Amino acid sequence: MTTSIARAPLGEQVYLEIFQRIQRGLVPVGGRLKDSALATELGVSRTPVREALIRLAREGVLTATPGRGFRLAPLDPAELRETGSILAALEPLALEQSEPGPAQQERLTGVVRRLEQTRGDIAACIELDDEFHRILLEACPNRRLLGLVGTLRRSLRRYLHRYLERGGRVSLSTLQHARIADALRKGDRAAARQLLERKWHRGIDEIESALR
Amino acid sequence: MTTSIARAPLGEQVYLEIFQRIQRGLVPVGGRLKDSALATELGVSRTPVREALIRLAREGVLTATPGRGFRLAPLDPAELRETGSILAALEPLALEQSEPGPAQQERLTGVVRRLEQTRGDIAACIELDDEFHRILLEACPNRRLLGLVGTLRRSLRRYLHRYLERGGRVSLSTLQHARIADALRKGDRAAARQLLERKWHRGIDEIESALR
DNA sequence: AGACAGCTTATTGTATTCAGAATGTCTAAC
DNA sequence: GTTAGACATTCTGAATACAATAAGCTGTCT
Repeated sequence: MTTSIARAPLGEQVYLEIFQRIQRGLVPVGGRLKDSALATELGVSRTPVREALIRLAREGVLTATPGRGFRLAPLDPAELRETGSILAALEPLALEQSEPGPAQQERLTGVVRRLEQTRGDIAACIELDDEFHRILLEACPNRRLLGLVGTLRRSLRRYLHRYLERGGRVSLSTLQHARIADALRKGDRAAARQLLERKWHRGIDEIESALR
Repeated sequence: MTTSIARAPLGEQVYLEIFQRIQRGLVPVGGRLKDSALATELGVSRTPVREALIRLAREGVLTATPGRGFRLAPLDPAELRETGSILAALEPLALEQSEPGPAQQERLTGVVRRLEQTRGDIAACIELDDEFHRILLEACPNRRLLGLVGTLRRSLRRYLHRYLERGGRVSLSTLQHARIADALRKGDRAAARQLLERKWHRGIDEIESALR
């Protein structure tokens, strides 16, 4: 079935749909994703499903073993560490290349305020964290860097999800967000940069230890 | 290493083949890549060709406009700058995370020596430069970082190619390689790191100015 | 003569089909 | 009771077929 305005390539839509399902925990860790099943379930053919799965595999969310199909990659502390250390370098880089606008600072503090009010709502928390970083970096003219950061962040999202499920300390994260916003408001981009990097390293340590 | 049982996914082979063709300049800039033509030419069906083209498009080598197929993205100074600045951050990061082995230093100097002997052989020069970086970073345990660096390097290779075609100064590059190898031999990884970063920034500036 | 409209062709995007391979089961033998 | 082997089912990977859409061309009208 095609929606009235179905101008997006099918593979893209399927990609988003499958990704959301994974993020919502609808796919058991290590569970196989059979393209034929997904195809009938989504009402499309196997071809676009296959495209989406291949893309997800290339992004590291799925593991693709030839002949044995795709399965949801288990949460791997190594992935968290490795991808995290990349992001710990790239997000500060993006911030460095950005011109900090005053309108963004406004919105950032708004997001921080809303973050403080999320009481255990995991989905909202993740969404707000994402929005914070999006606003923080949106002024960066390096589009490729932004895209890369986006994919890397997505691949770590389920770790964050798991962390929060297990009673992760949202408040700590909130505090660090506030500090970064503060530094930016004072025009101290170098400080913001350092805080952002530290936030990553701390966050990774914390999430990793919580995964055990 | 390819598994003993030679079962390489067809899409992968096609990807490599098409990529090589692009790199060798066999595809005119802005030229369309028709999957059907490529399929018959390579003796495979359109499906794996399509996979390869989609992947190349995602990596930025091709532009994919819905309904109009794929075409070779023009050399864009912005891409050089953007991707280059990412690599200028990530390669030093990878070096930082590496344990420098003595065997590697040996091979590095070997590559430098061979680099000095390439007299205008562009392909060999690129290949050696690639090998230098591969050896330099191979001890890095962060596999994801290495993969990412590899992809980004590939997407810049045709810029390097163009640069060398237009009489780019290979020697300068060689000197910087030698310096990095030297620093490593002395065990000064911090210096090597800095040299590597500087090499990137210089290289990008140089290539960019030569593109005009 | 130039421009626009309609048709033709070619190419893309998606679906379906085909072949080979892997997994799981059933049976039989130890 | 356990294990090895063969068979059947299912799934993946690739090829082919089909539908929709954009480009190209020709003819006519202004």
